[in-house]
Amino acid sequence: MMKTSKPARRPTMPPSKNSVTSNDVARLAEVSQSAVSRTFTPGASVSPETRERVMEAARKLGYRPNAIARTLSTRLSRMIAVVVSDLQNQFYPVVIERLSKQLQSNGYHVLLFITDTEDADELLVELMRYQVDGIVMASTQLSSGLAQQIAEARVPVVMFNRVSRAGSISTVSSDNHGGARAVAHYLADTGHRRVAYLAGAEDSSTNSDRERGLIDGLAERGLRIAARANGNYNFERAAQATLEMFTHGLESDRPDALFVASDHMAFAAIDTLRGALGLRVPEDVSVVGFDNVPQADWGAYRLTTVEQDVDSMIDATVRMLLQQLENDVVTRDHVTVATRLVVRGSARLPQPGTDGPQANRSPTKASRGEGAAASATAPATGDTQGPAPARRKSSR
Amino acid sequence: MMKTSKPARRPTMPPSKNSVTSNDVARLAEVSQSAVSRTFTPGASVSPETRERVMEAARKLGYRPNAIARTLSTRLSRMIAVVVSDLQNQFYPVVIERLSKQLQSNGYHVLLFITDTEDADELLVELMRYQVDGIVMASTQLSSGLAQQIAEARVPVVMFNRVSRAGSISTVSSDNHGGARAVAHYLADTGHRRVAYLAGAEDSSTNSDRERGLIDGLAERGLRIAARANGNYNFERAAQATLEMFTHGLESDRPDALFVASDHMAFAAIDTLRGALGLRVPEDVSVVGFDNVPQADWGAYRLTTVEQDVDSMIDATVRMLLQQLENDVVTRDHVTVATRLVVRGSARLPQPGTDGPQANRSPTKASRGEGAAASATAPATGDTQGPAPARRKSSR
DNA sequence: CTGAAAGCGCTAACAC
DNA sequence: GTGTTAGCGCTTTCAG
Repeated sequence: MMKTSKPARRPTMPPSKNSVTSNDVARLAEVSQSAVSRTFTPGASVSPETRERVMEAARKLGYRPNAIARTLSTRLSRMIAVVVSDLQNQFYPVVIERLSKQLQSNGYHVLLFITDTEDADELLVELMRYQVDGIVMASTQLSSGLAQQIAEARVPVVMFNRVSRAGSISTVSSDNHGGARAVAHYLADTGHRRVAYLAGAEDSSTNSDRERGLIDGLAERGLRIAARANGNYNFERAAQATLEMFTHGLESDRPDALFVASDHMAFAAIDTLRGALGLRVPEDVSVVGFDNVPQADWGAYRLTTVEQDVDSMIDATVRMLLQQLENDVVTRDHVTVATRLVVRGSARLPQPGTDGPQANRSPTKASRGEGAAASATAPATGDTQGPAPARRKSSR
Repeated sequence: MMKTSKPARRPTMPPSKNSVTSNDVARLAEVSQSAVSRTFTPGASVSPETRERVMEAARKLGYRPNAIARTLSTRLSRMIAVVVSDLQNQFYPVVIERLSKQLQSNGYHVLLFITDTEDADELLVELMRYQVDGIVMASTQLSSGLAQQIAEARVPVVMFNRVSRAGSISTVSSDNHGGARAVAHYLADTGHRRVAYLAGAEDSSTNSDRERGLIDGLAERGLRIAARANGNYNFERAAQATLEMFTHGLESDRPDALFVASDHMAFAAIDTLRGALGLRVPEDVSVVGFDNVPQADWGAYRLTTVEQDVDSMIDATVRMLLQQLENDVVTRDHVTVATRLVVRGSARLPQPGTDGPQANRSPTKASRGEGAAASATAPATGDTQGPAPARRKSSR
């Protein structure tokens, strides 16, 4: 393997990547460089003739404005940094896909950063060097120090799917507490008495809100969590944790329901329950997830889960970002998107005649599409959110 | 030092995002701007003292070199464009994750483009404006016209997981033909006689190579494809196609095996087979996929499939890119990565005593990780690839 | 090894 | 409307 060792830069400029410049166009069109700039600037005032000449010259030369140069002079890159960590969890690819498309259709570009570890700070600093116009954090928390730095740099940031402890940054998240609470009610109302919880990363706001929601919801039915283990939002760990949670102890103590902090972990839990533990789902134990990723609808799992309304979340995110960008201000808003319980087959269904939430029963129905997708909503469980799809709480 | 007598910044410049410039640092350190530039340029020659003073001044001011300005003057952005289309298919999130990390650790940044439709051309042009140093296409084909344009702009491109018709662009792909051929052999050797094929997008090289491989492999066993349908690499379409393929016709004509062009479609096929059609997998019909995405190992599917060696593919991709970037040349290489058959439970296993390929049977084994991953390779099926993990065929 | 000066390609006042 | 003229922040000759 050889290394680059020579700063061999000739007087001759290296054959430039995009050699044709606005200057070239200006000369061909016999106008000033400004005229060229203006015809390529949406709001500018150019006479139709000038524009025409410029366009033609540009076409002839195959001219494309250099976005980097423009960035240098306008300080606007039209690039948004998107930071994510866990693409294994299907929730995030879906998010990235929609977010990118939305941003693209608004004329922005996505600079993607994947980060496992907590080196997010270093990464963000690196990222700031690219003059991104905004940042969407869908991974880690920002250290408050860095959040500060970024705020000073006046770069809009929105935390996606986590609420910042500091509270000084805009956030978009689901009603995690309400969703989990609805699960608690649903499980209690369908006759479950020993509800276990398989937690996500302990330091994440999503996990603590979901756990809190479960606890509160159960309490409202006179119950409490029967068992708890941590799967750290990780597939293997979730499988392991499930195994441990269900092996020790008497059979009579065995949880009759398991609420899992993410679908991704729920699949691992179900596999373990059915495979290593030889239990039936939902006959022996009901499983409920969170997210409603595409796989939740797969025939072999038919996972009852809490849907995060990705579209609304993305819309809110983009809206918040654009609003800040357009007005050149940094605001701190918090949007909470309503969730809904999607009832499929992985949790025991309400008994006919019971006073539980109504649900269209589709036990093993394998047809997909509308039929299966039209799962029951559970608004009756007393969630706190109003009828509006998204609730906005602006501060400042 | 006082400020120089420059006509101090004109009217209201918007409060800059990263106000501290190399000039500020230079003044504080009482050196020239060049000195600052040099201390932040890896190969440059600066005396230790100068460097030290600069570093300290930089630290004091919180200086971070502006990557955009640097790009403008060096014409090197250290950004790589990555173009993908289908994040639903788990294969791509995995690719993106590894690719991004690799690129990041080599000091590059990823500009991500998601594109459904065939507007790839327009997109690419747009993308070129950002002066990306290279492009990884993991979605559509490039129109030959555009490929030409890009080549002229001297931007290295590598097509990931597709071979370009034009042949004028570097490509990295799996041995799709060999993998599919191995499947044909495996199915024939485990007693299947009516093998159906569920195709991916008709215009994709992956699909045609896989189909060809299946046909060739079956022919070598005196068989031919018994039925064929198109799922277009799409989940719903695959479910639909499976339904159609298995409903009409006599039961005796029903395929006893289904080779699916991607795991993603295979899950849909299995769901349909089991659900709507009430068939057992693999007792009534064996299913084999392609890709070996994480979900293939899930307990409810245990999909026998052809593994694409993502790591090797990514390594090759990054290597090809870097090599071109470092030497400032555009080459046209083709790397083909070997595949292997991963035997799980979705296809009937070889009968003990049969002369088929050996396979460690792990029918319902729920433990994951090494145990399950150490599935059987099928080198005995006469694949064309050598023992090396990746085969390189350089042209030009 | 160091500094001065001239750009990289584009935009943004400021006259005209 | 249009051209002129300064830069945006950094790198890179070219002298010293």
